[in-house]
Amino acid sequence: MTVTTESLTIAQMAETTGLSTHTLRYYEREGLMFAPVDRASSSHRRYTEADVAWVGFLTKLRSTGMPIRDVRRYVELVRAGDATMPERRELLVAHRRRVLAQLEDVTASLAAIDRKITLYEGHTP
Amino acid sequence: MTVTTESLTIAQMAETTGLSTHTLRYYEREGLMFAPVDRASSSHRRYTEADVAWVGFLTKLRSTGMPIRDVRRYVELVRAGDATMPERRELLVAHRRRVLAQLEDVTASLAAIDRKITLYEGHTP
DNA sequence: CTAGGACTTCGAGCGCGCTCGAAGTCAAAC
DNA sequence: GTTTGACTTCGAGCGCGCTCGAAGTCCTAG
Repeated sequence: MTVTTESLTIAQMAETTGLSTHTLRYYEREGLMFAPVDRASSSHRRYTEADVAWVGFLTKLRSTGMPIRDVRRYVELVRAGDATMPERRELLVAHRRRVLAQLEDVTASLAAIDRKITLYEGHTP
Repeated sequence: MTVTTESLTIAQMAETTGLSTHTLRYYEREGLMFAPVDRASSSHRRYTEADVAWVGFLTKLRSTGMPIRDVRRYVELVRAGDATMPERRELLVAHRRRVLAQLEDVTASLAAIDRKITLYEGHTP
C-alpha cells in the first residue's frame, strides 16, 4: 500500500486520529464533518490534512464530554460562515463553563476518595 | 407527614441524596447498598443516617465515573470485612489514577478549545 | 367506611455513542 | 480471468445507567 501525502484512506485516517473506521463513518453520517469527504475510485473516502485537523478538534470537543448533538450544532455554525463566530464563541464558552464545573466536582469527589484511601493506610498485606 | 430523625422514607432519602427514588431502588437492586435497607409497615423502605453516608460515598464514586460494576465490586469487598482493606485501597488507588489521567486529558482538550475561543475574540456582535 | 396518596415489585423502554455484520463493489496482484 | 481484500451502505444490536409505568398494597385523614 503506497501512502501518498495527498490524502488518506479511511484506514489510515483511523490510524491517524485514533478513531475506528466505524466511528469515522458514523461522525460523517451524523453531520460532524465540515464538508463532504472526498471520494476516490468513485466511492472510497479520501481524507485531506484539513480533515485530519478537523477531526482532531471534534475529538477534543468529544473528549471534554460535549454531546454529539452540540458538536453538530457547532459544526453547522462553522459552515454558516464568519457571521456565526460570536455564537460559536458563546457555545464554546458555555461548554467550557460546564466542563470546569464538572472538573471541580470530580476533584472534590476525588478528595473524598483520597481520604478513604488514607483510612486504608497501614493495611497493606 | 412527620419527619422522624430516626429514619427516612425513600422520598426523603431522594431529597437528601439528590438521587431519584427510581435510582435509589435501582442501586439497591444492583447490590450497591452495604446492607439490606430497613423496612417499615412490612414493606416501605426506611433509610438510616448510615445509609445516607453510604449513598453519599457511592455518589462520589459514581461522579468520578466509576462504573456500577466496579462500585459493586468495592461494596462486596467492604461487606467481606477488614481483611479486604488492602484490596479496597488498591481498587480506589487504581481508580484515582484513571481519573487523574482523564482530568489531564480533559484539561488539555479544554486548552485547545480555549485557543479556539481566543480566535473568536473581537468578533462579539 | 372510604378515598387518597405514598409506597411496593417487576419488567420494559430509552437516550447515548458507538459497534457490528451482511451483502455488495471495485482495483490490483497473480 | 480469478482471487484477494479494502472499501462501500444500511440497518440492527449493544452496553450503560438510568427511567418509566402498570398493577397492587397499605396507612392515614376525613
